[in-house]
Amino acid sequence: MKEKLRAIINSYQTISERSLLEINNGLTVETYAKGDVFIKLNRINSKEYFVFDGICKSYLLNPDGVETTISFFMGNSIISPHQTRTLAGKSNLNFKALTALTIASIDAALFEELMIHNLEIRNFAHTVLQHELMVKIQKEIGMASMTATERLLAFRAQFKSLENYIPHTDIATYLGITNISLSRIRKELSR
Amino acid sequence: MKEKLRAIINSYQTISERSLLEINNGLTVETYAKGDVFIKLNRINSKEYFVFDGICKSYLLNPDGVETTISFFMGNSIISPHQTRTLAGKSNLNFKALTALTIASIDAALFEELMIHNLEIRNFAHTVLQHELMVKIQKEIGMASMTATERLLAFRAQFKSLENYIPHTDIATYLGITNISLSRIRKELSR
DNA sequence: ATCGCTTTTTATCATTTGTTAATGGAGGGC
DNA sequence: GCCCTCCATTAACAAATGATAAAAAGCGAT
Repeated sequence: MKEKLRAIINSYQTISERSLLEINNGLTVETYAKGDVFIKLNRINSKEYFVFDGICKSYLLNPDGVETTISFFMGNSIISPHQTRTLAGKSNLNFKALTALTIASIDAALFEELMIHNLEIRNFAHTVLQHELMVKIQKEIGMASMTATERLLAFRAQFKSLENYIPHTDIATYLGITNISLSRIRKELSR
Repeated sequence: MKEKLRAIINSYQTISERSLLEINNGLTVETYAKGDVFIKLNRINSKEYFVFDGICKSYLLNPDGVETTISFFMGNSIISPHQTRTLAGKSNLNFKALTALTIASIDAALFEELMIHNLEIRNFAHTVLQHELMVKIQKEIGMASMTATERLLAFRAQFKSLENYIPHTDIATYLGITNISLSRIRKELSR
């Protein structure tokens, strides 16, 4: 488990063995089946998460009751920091496993303590946060100034083969188009 | 100045007089003219900002060289936290004054020290960060699942009369449409 | 392998949005 | 006041995307 954690953390910011252990000591492994909603809107959530294996998404229901995908999270990455997805301890997003999912969690308050007392961990957390925001801003710009086709190409560059593993409806709402439109664009690009 | 600061901070999270003073002691007032770019992409920036008066926007140039508006910041509010708009100390956004602008700044490293040693200030900063993310997520959902007309209506609800004070081109890129399309929608809504 | 369900693709038509170009209007400098 | 520039509006046409419905393909359970 420690090696898996090390690989994930180092992909954002390298930290010392001692700091790695501080985090590792607080970890609990959780597994979910495809389709499980493991963080629910407006429910208490008090954890930070590392995605060991599998794929999940964050989403909200739009006014028509359709699941609108906000982000995808792949294996070997980190789910958005607790402070960015909760308000007063309650989640402002849903998270659903799109495949069998193995994640490791750590209590968010404990993690914040580690951050306060350990500069390395604090810097790591800042890097994660900046990465999170940067990705959001890049998507924002894409949504504002790119065509649907360009957005799909950017999605493919960012998420490699994800298109082959999850429902296209999830990708379509992520790209801000209908799944019919996505199908058309896929056909056009394949010619 | 202290009263202006108090009003802004309290609109996010009330804090004690002592904490308020800790922040106030580090403040410097800056004024900019309409059109000034006061934070530049890829340039060193090491400040947190409170907007006292005026309006500004964050933006990036899209591949065609067009300014794409990311966010608007009104008087009596806070510009995105330093850690969310810089990487390795350098800004990942441009900020431009859209009207005469008066802002107060505080060194970001000093502010982080205050956060670490003062729970109230830390909580305040978390609230600001959560608010920032929530606004981004709401916009994300709007861009993915609302029509341009609905987005304009949401924009009007959020930014009241802003439409009357700044170039419509800035609003159009914010909404992800052309200014011609914005004009059409405005006409349609006014009938 | 087959059945039944879900997802994806395809087709048709309506609507929205973009592009280009021309027109109109408001404000600033002389 | 007058001109100039910038910005917003309008028009006409093209392109992209949405809505609805039907067909095809994929997938899991038995």
